[in-house]
This record gives sequence, C-alpha cells and structure tokens, in this order.
Amino acid sequence: MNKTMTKGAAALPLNAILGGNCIEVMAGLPANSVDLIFADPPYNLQLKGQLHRPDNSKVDAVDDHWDQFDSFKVYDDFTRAWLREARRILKPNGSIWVIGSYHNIFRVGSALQDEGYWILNDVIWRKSNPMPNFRGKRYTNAHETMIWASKSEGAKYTFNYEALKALNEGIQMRSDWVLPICTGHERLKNENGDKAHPTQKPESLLHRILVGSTNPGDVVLDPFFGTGTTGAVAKMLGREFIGIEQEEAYREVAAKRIKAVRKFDREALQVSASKRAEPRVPFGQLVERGMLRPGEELFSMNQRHKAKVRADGTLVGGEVKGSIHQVGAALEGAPSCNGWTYWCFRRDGKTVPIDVLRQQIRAEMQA
Amino acid sequence: MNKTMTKGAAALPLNAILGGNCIEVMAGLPANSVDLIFADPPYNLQLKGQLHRPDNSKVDAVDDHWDQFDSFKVYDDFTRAWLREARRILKPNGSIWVIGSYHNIFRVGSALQDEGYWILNDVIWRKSNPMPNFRGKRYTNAHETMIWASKSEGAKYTFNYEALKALNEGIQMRSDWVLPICTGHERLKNENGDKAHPTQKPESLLHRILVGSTNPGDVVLDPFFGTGTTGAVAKMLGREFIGIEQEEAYREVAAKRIKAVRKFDREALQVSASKRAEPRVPFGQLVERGMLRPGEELFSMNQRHKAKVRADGTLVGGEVKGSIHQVGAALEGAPSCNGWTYWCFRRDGKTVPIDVLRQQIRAEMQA
DNA sequence: GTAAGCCGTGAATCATTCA
DNA sequence: GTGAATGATTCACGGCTTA
Repeated sequence: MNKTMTKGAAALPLNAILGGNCIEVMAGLPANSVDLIFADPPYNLQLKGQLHRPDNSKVDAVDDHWDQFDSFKVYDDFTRAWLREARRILKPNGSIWVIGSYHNIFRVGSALQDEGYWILNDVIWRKSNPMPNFRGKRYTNAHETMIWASKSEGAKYTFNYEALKALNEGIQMRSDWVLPICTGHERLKNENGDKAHPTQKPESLLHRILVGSTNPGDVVLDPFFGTGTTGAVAKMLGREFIGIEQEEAYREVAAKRIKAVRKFDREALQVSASKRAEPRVPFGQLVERGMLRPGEELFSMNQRHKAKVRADGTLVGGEVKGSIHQVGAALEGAPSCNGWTYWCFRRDGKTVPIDVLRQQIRAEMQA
Repeated sequence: MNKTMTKGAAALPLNAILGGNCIEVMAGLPANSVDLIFADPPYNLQLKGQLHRPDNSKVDAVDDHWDQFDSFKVYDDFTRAWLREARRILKPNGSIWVIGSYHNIFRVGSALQDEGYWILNDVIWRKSNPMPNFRGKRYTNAHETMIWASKSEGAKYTFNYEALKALNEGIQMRSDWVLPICTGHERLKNENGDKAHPTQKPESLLHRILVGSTNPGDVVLDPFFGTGTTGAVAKMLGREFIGIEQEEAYREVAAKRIKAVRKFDREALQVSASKRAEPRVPFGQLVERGMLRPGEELFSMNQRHKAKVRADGTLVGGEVKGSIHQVGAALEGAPSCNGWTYWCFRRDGKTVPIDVLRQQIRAEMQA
C-alpha cells in the first residue's frame, strides 16, 4: 500500500507512519505537497523535558526558573515551530484542522493567526458522553474546540458543502458537532487491557472532517499520529495519509490498526456534488436548440414581470435589454439575480422554470 | 438606587453607568473591589464587502467604528490593557467572564493566561437560531465562546453548583449552553425601528452566569456595557452593578432599560420547563459513527427494494440518489416516505429497521 | 377568534470565470 | 491584473396579515 510521490527535490512518502520529532520530520518533506493537515497536539503545558525549543535544544526539566511564564513561552515556541513547518508543507489551497481544550487552544489559535493562516471556523465537538466533574467545582468539561484554517486569506480551500448538508439531513452543517467520545470496540487496548492511548479521537470526528475538507485521493498529514485514527479513516475514505509519531509503541498500534481497515467501495465514496461543479450552459443554447422560440414571452417567478426572448439569447423586458440575469436584476431592482431560477415559460397552460430546460441539456451531456 | 461603597482611597459607584474609555475609568476604581466582571469586548471582525442573502436583502453587519482595529498588535495591546485593569479591580476570590468569537477569542484567552488569570472553563453558547451561512462556503457560525477565569490559580471563586444543577433539571451543568439569540420584545429598538445595538446579548445568558458565579449583593462590573444587559439581569437577581460605556447613545438606552426592570420575586423565577421535541438525528450520523458502513445495503420494509449507503449519508437505489426519505419515496412512487421506518439493515441474519439505531443515539444524547 | 402564510432578521472575516 | 458577467445561496423565530 505504500507509495511515494516525487515533488521537487524531496519525496512524499504516502501511507506511511514516520518516526521522530514532527518538526524535524516535516522539515524533510517537500513544500506545497499536502492537501490537509489534522493535528491533535499535546495539551499539557507542563511538558518541560518532553518539549523542544524551536532550535531543538531541550528544555531543562529541573530548571529552577520554571514558572508559568516559561511554561507558556516554551509551549508557544513549540506551537509556532510546528505550525510554521506545517504551513510550508501545505498546498496553497490546502487547509488545517487543530483540536485542543482551553489549556492550549487559545495559544494555538493565536499562533495560527500570527503565522499567516486564515481561520475559517472554530468548530465545537460537543461530547454526548463526557466525563462528569466529580468535585462539583466547575462546569462539566463537555466539549473540545477545533480550529479550521486555510493557508492564507483568500485561498480556495476545499469545502464539500452539499456532502455535509446531506450528512446533516438536508440542513447546512453547523459549527457545533454532537458526537460521542471514543469507547467500546473502537477504543484500542494494550494486552493488559489498559487503553493504548490516553486521548484517542473518535473516527466519527475524522470522518466528518475528511468528507468536508478533502476529496478522494487527497493527501492528509497528521503530525501527532498517536494510534492513527486519521490514517484509519483516511484509508476507509480513499484518501492518502502520512503520519508522524514519536513513540514507537503508538506507531506499532497504529500500523496494525490501519492494516485491518478496508477501504469503502468506489460508489460509496461518491458524495453529493456542488452545483457549482456542474457544466455551464449558456442561455442562448436553449434558443439555438429550439427549446424556446425567439419572440416567446418569459414570466418572472413572482408573476410581476415579463420579457421577450431574442434570437441571440438576450431578453427585452420593458426598457431593459440584456442577459436573463441582467434583466431579472434590473426589473427587481436587486443587485443580482439568478435568471435560471427567476424566469419561467408557458407550455400547455403550465408555468415552468427555464432551469428545467438547462437540466435537460445537462442530462444529455452526461449520457 | 445608586449607592457608593468606600474601599481604600477611591469610592465604588454602585448601580451607575460610567461614561468614558473603560481602561481609564477602571484605573480610577479601587483595587480588589468587585466580585465579578462580565466583558463583551469588540470582536475585531475585519469584515470586507457587503453580504447579501439569497433573496438579495442586505445583511446588517457590525461595521461600527468601535470594532475597527488596525492590526492584531493593536488589538492585543488593547486587550491586555483592559484585562490588567480589570484584574486589579477584581477581588482575590472574584472571577471574570469574557465572550468572543474565533476572530478575537484566541487573543483574549492567551492574554488572560499571560496576565495571570487562571482559566476555569471555556463555555460554549450554542445558538438555537443562528444566522445561516448564506454562500455555502463555511460551517454555520452557530456558537460563541466564553471564558471563565479566576483572578489567580488556587483562588476560592464562587460556583453555585446546586443552583446550576437545579437550572439544568437535576443534571450537572455542562460547558455547552443552548440558548436562543436575543430577538423579539427583548431586543431593544431605536425610535426608527432599527436595533439599538448590533450585538445585544440575551438576558438568559447573563442569568446563568450570574446565578452560577455570584451571590445576592455581589458587585458585578461590565466594562463594555452596551445596552446594559448585565445591569438589567443583575438588578433582577438582586446583585449590584457597575457599567462602563463609551457611547452616550448606548448609555441612555441602558439607563432607561434598567430603570424599568423590577427585581425578581420568587414566582417570576418559576419557568415552566418546555417540553422539547425529540432531538433530530441526521441519518448521516449513523454512517459517521460506524453504525452503518458506506457501501452497505439497506432493504425496504416490504423487501421489494434495496439501496446502498454512501459516505455522506445519502443512498443510491437503482437510478435514484438522495436522502433515505427521497430514495424511499422515489422507489415506491410515493409523494413522501419516512426513511427511518422504511429502511432496514441486516445483522446476524436478522433484518432490523434503521430506526433502532436512531433510538440508540437519542438514548445516548439524553444520558 | 384561530390558523396559515408571508415577511423580516440575527457578531459574517461568505464566488468564480472569462474577456 | 482588472473588471464585467454569470449565477449560487438560508435556518429558526417572531410578528403581522390574510383567510
């Protein structure tokens, strides 16, 4: 299953789990090469010795001067360093997801903005079965926060709007997702029955992220791979993955897990497409093909206006001449108008939107 | 109703709305004197052009001068300055709530931590009726984030656990609160009918915060008072308030509003628990959660039709694609169809209606 | 009087292609 | 690169009008 893809000087190892420090490993990967990054970085701000400064010098675990400020400083430096490498690797139209809790997410969000990413949404994972607060001293910590950002302002990121709307039964997907935490058979265990990883994320979370922000064949990088939830879901959904994980024990669990995953069949991976992707049909073609006759009258959806079709596919309505969109906008006094859904024609006493004719043409094109 | 309370050198004006810049005004207030701070600072939205709805009406966006900042640096400096003064004024066991969106909340959260506050929870306000995303380019922005923090680590902050549990029908209050946005009669209007303030917060939000984090008689400071929601709810609940607001027009509206507020009598607090309809469960969630696999076949109740599940929660049955309801209706030649009771899946040789899976999810949600 | 339907609106970083 | 043309896009409520 492993492949490599050559991009510029360095090669991009696909469907592989790489060992080592994620900042160093990412530094060896080619620029502008991955479509999506999902990152679940360490939350704990008291990591001390486990963290490296951006220059890779180790933080002294027995430093007497260790205090809260140092702690934030080191965490911020670490965060900025990995986010910088991640951004270099990301394709110009790629996007990143980062998950965290109130311990670290504000540091991460600020760093994302400072490094030039452009935040698209913050999304709340609302846990349907969180651990209660036993001491009754605070609110039940029932959610985690995810940040979705593009590489830069104005980038054309992937967002499968229709697919997400379909996932949500026809209503556009919101920024709060109700999903259970990872338990039961999905939760990976060691031989001794302990959980294999303390913060294993549910596959449902990655499913929604990958369906929404990638297309089949896209490359997904996870720099804090853990037990490989990102890789497992990527494989199911026909995406390529690259995992980076420092701990050998986790790499082993992840490799075994992903090996057992079956990819969904091709038909199942097809997802509701956006109308923007449909081929463009000029209105004039309806006239050329005789679906509408020059001189025929069209009526606005609200029955308040009418216009006449001309041989070149423009309309005349009152004083206004122009495209179906221009005439519709002018008659309504609106800044814009979708002529396809605005205008109707009459056949056998019935009023039919002209969009029906466009759909006929599109159906023929596919056949 | 106004009183003053002398603390050290300066006097603490109670139940007053102070004009001027909040940083300067706070600088004139005595240290360690207020029990709670609620702050709804400018979000720094950075909006570009005009946004239209699909019906071509204009979205009345926040374009006020007070929300404009030249850069993150300027915004950060402003944030740190007011948070520093706020912390000085706060009693050692007091706490602070700050609300924001992804535009600013990460800056605010980092600043809180850097200034020495200790974050207790981040709390999500899940809006039951948010404005949709009109262009289909992102997730519906359906929530805002609040941060609750004590003055320092180890402080003995107020948390009325039992009162909140009672508010939540006997279940421990979680970090996500579902509340509607401020509309209807509660929304303050100018004489011309326009909204008096672009971002008025619902009283329900402040109600929960004040019940949870203060006791009767406590002093609540709001440095971005706006139209005085904090003051109004504080008065209802028998707390003292101090408001700071730069814009005279807002101060006038707030003063008038608060004057009309009556302190609660017990009876008014009794709110009939609204019977909620059963929560809607999108079919896609069964797929995301692995209860049904993409590619798996479903069978109609009458065994006459079958269809395949796709990754986005739509079905393919013969030539027909769409939701469980749409495909069921099409295959039956019926105008409509309840897909939940129409489709079945097979497990261990048995045929089971998919509605069983929905009931499982609902049971989890209620637990 | 009541029910059904239309209209307005809310903290929004909200387009893409072709000439 | 710039500007014009095409044409895609909304959920939950509250208030008011009409039947």
